Amino acid sequence: MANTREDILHAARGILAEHSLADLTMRRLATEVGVRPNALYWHFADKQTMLAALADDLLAGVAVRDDLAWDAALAAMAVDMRGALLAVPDSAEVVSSARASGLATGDVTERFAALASAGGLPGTAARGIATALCQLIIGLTIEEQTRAQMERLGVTGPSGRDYTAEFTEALEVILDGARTARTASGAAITPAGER
Amino acid sequence: MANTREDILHAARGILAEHSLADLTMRRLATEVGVRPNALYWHFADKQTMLAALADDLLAGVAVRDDLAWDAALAAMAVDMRGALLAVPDSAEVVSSARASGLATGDVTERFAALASAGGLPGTAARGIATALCQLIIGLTIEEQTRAQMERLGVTGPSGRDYTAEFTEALEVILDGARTARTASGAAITPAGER
DNA sequence: GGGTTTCCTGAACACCGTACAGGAGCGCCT
DNA sequence: AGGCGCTCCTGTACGGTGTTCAGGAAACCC
Repeated sequence: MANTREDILHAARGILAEHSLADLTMRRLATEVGVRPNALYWHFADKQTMLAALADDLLAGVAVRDDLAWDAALAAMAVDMRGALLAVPDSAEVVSSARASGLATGDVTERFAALASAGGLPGTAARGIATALCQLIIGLTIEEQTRAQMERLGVTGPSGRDYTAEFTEALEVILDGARTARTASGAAITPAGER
Repeated sequence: MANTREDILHAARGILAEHSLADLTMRRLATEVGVRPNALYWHFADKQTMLAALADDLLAGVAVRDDLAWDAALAAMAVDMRGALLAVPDSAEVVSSARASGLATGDVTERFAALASAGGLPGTAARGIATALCQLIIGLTIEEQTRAQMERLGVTGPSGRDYTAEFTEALEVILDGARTARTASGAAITPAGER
């Protein structure tokens, strides 16, 4: 027997997938794992901490690709992250609140920033771009998943928005800005990491 | 006597200002207004609806400026919106969840998009930029306010991050991208709304 | 085989959002 | 003048939530 942290996180993921974030209660999660609710508090300090761990888990697969030019790598990672979030309902909101609580450890923002820095962008610009990208992905996915959830419950019809198109468009705008910032910073000619 | 919606929203704002979002419970809000908890349900369908109204209220003051060039107007409105959020603790999270719930009515995103469109950007690009800006402002402010709240509770020291710098930097990147998108779309020469 | 560590149970607390029925005050109509 | 309806609120209560605390069984170590 003896459940591990991973078992619990896996069950939590399952609840999100088959139901929703509203159903992800400690009691329900416990019964899903086959345990009394308070047993969860041996593995996690509280629910917020558990959600933070779940958020880290959800984004663990989003990796940096080093076989692409810096801007293509940024784009690829952004698409990858969006895909990871879209794969699990309500996961974007989990990630958002986890990052708000400051309890999440594996910060994707840093991965984006590292990529931008490696591309030759100055530090503050790299951080800014990373933040903009992360926020765009998370925020837009929250809206998309919330909408999907509402449609699933039948309280609303389809929104008529093309989230993927909006995402692609915004991503392109940010990357354009990043390229401009790079050339303006005088890193036009083969900076470190260029391919 | 007879409390109005505005009285309640004002009290809610007060709770956010003097305490935090966690303390913004229907019961507490009721006692603050001088009323029994269930009385609130005459004014609002449920808590989520009340929070959505609060979010609209918080962003009501963020106006479009028509005395500036399109890009400067976008920047001004972004700064304005960030200021409005920073003025009330945890307001960014309220706005985020309200916009996630789909119950908020006064959509700031549309105001941004309108500004970008008036500047001569094609529709999808305008929407993308508006989304990117909104998400950046909300997301970054959530992080800043959450951090502030944690420091206030003494659970964490200062982060060492300069949120304002990050914001300015990211804003500039997005605007750069927007300008690029505009010229690329062939609107280089005095489009509608140019000044 | 005793002690420690790991994982869990039982029962409870305080609080939450919310539902339902009803009641006081007030303006309006006839 | 008196009944009606609207507005705003109270009393009470239900079911659910996160979380706590003391204790207990099994496994592991020396």
